[in-house]
Amino acid sequence: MESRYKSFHYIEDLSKYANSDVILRGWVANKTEKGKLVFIQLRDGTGTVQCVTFKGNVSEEVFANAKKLTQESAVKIIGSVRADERAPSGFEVDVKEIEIYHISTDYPITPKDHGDAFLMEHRHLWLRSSRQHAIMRVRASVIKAIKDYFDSNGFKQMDSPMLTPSACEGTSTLFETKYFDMGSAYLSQSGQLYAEASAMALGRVYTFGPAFRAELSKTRKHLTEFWMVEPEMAFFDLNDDMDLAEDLVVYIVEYVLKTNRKELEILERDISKLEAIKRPFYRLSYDEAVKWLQDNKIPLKKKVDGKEVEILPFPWGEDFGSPQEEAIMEQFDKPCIIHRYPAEVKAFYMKRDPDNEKVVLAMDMLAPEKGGEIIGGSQREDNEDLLLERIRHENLPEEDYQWYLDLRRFGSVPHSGFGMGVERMVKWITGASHIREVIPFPRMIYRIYP
RNA sequence: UCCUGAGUAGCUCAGCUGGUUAGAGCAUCUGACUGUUAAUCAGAGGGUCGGGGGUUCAAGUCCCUCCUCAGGAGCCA
Repeated sequence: MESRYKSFHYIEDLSKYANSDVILRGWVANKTEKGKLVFIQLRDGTGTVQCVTFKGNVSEEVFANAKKLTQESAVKIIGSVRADERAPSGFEVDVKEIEIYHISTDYPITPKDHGDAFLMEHRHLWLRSSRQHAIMRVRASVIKAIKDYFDSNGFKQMDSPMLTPSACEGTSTLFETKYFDMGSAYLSQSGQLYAEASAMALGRVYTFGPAFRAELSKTRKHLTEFWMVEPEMAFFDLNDDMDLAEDLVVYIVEYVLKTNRKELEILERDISKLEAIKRPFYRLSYDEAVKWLQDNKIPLKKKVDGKEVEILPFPWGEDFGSPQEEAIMEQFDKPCIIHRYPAEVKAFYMKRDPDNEKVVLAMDMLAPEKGGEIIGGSQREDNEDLLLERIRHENLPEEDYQWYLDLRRFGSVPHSGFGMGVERMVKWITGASHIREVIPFPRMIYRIYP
């Protein structure tokens, strides 16, 4: 026997049911009355459609029920689908029966303007509004595109642990938790080191999971809990790594363009900007980028003894901050990869450039339109002695890294990988102004509710 | 953590140099309308002006302090 749910009707499929009856289940997004007419904007998670109740067509009880409906009341509506030029979706439903699941009272989010703080307090309800709904559908597409791309290109998903005995990179601050009688455990800030071990077992792998950073970041592009995909590939050098990063980004953007036209329209996204995202992307070495900053008189802002000072020309060896990255990206309509950063500002596991000992084989991909850093990656140090030297230099607990050093003791090979922030990617593609809008329940420095 | 800014009705805000009973739009409730889609029209209810302390004949308004929130910086995906 066929499962009952398989016969359910959904608003996104309404064009298939023109001139026939459907049973819709959903919530009242809005309602207006005009005498003998009641217009119900019905939302079922797949879309929204206007259901028209005309007093002359239904029983008095059904009409009374229609009038009783409030914003976000839950209903089952039986009606016939009719093409209508006046409807934004092209179709309307003429109501025949209404069954009320629940009448909602005093729904806090009205169709008018609200402030960010208020909406964040009601995030669990805010997700129902059309803009948030559209963003979440794009997010789901981005995640699906990521997995599709890797799964169909020889990669195996191989997830890394969330609970770890120590810091992966040693730099960022970590969330600490008790771990039975074994002291402290930490929530992972990156799955990369474990992904390297996985890559030595399966060749090309990717981890997909949450990452946790206890940094006191308070900006529109930071979360304390975010999702990250991290591919790691044996025998890939930095160039292979950058090529893969470009191919992945192009695939994701194309997939969203193909799948989410309606959502991008609701978000008023300039689609031509996304259609321009084709290979090759721009690439600049750190040296070239520094020269550009110097030529264009972009200073380094730095705090010296508590005072902020501007340093011109931009000194070689300093990491780029948002002002530098934004200045560089203003000239580009496609992402730009900056590679070969000074070793001092980058993580211990990155491989030195054999052509220049001062830099490491690292790369960051910056997105245009103030999308910021969406990818960070590198070729990994594969020499045991050099890696150990770096671990000691950073004062990392050597004993915690023995398993990681084993990867350089037993069949060490050149290998590379990168991390892509899912929310950063969704923020750029949707054009959302704040990263908190692109994850269902954002975790930020001053917010853990709802 | 540092810098800057904000807190007045359920929501978004106005409120002058301190001065009578603190206002508007939306939302809610009642009524009218067969084409609304941020409907319109008529009417009604709705306030510890973030908390505490102070100055003053008089404080939403000035001062002190605490709390909450937002934006930016650094760090990073």
